[in-house]
Amino acid sequence: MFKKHIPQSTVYRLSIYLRELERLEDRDRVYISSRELGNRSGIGDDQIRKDLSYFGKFGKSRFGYPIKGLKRNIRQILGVNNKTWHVAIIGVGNLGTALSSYKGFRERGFLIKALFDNDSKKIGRSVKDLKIYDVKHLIPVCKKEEIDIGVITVSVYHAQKVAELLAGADVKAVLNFAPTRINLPHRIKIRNVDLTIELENISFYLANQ
Amino acid sequence: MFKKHIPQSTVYRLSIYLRELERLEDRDRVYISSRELGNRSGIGDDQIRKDLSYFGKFGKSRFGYPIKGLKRNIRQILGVNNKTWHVAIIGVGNLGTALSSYKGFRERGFLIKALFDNDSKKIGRSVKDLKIYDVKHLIPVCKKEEIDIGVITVSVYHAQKVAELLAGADVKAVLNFAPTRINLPHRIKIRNVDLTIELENISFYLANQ
DNA sequence: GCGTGTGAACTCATTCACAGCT
DNA sequence: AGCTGTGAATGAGTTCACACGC
Repeated sequence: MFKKHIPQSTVYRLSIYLRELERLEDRDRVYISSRELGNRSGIGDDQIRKDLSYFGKFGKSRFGYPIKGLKRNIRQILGVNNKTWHVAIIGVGNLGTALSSYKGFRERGFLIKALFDNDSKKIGRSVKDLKIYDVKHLIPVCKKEEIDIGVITVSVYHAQKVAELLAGADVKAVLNFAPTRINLPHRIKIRNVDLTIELENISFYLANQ
Repeated sequence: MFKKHIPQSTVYRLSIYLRELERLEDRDRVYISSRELGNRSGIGDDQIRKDLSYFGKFGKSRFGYPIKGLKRNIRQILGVNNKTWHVAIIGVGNLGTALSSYKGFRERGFLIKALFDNDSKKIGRSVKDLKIYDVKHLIPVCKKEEIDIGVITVSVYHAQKVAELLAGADVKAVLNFAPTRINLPHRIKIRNVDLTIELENISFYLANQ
């Protein structure tokens, strides 16, 4: 899509820049320099300019970046501008329930359209106005709701099966919280959030400092 | 601590290797080759050998790595072998509650010793046998319980304040789930888990594929 | 012969340094 | 003069390729 390859970490930092821009208090300010944005976000000014330069020339010599324009541009790049993405959460345990009511989803245009579980005690109940479906019906329900992203919050033992169901329902991306690697066709984007690994990273640091 | 600098991503992958080793079914197998471990974990065999070589020579020509020994070695490196770490969770909302009952903590030797909140409706109640303390008493309670790691699951607006309290209680590391950068003395290790950014990364991919 | 361990080559990302614009 | 945008230099991390040990 873009001319050059974009480093993963650049995309990650774009989110940080956007977050800081949205947090700026002074509504009348027009420009912000890479230096100031850097101080606020804890990233070097040259790194910021380099990151932004992958996508275009948004700044103005002597002034900096126009705040409104830059916000719009970053939202555009990240794809959180106009489009809304449809999300399904599979596994309504502690974590799945927490995510169901996570405000950040909606704020960024991610609409949770369906919840699934395999526990008959949960199926049919509702969380935040959303009915919990039987995971058996995942494919038709996801197709009907045009789900783009599946969030996996089931146990390790069910994660791969659920992932395959999601693939069968033509989702485009999967956010996996189960501490296991899932295998899917290459067209489906997978991101893993693994608390076990986060903990072990901290532990490594504490044990070896 | 170690001779060379260890890449962050190497530490991350060590966790993956350990996970796969623990998942091996055949209890009588003695050796595993980097090739097979690679296939199971989705990482190249040369990468695995390189990662392990930072820490020592664990393998045996012609055979591969002794499974038991390698598990023990990786646990040792990651610091999840004998030591237990004391954890406090600050913010008993949806996410904090979910984490309080996350089994992965205990399995890896992370013991949750205290919960904190600032909501008088929650203070004094219990989650999983753990009383919820008033965040006002964070410093003395954390000192008494010898907390090593603080887990921040409060809102963006309170995250920095809570982080500073934790610093005052001499925690060694912080796992931050609030979507904001927190500033702390350099001696304290900070890891951020930011769902907003995960979502935006996915969105970038979907919008630009 | 087979699989580890590791320098060397390479690729990817960050930092530097400065030309160019206003 | 002040700040962006960007090649060039550096640094970090991965992949290659092969010597060595069993």
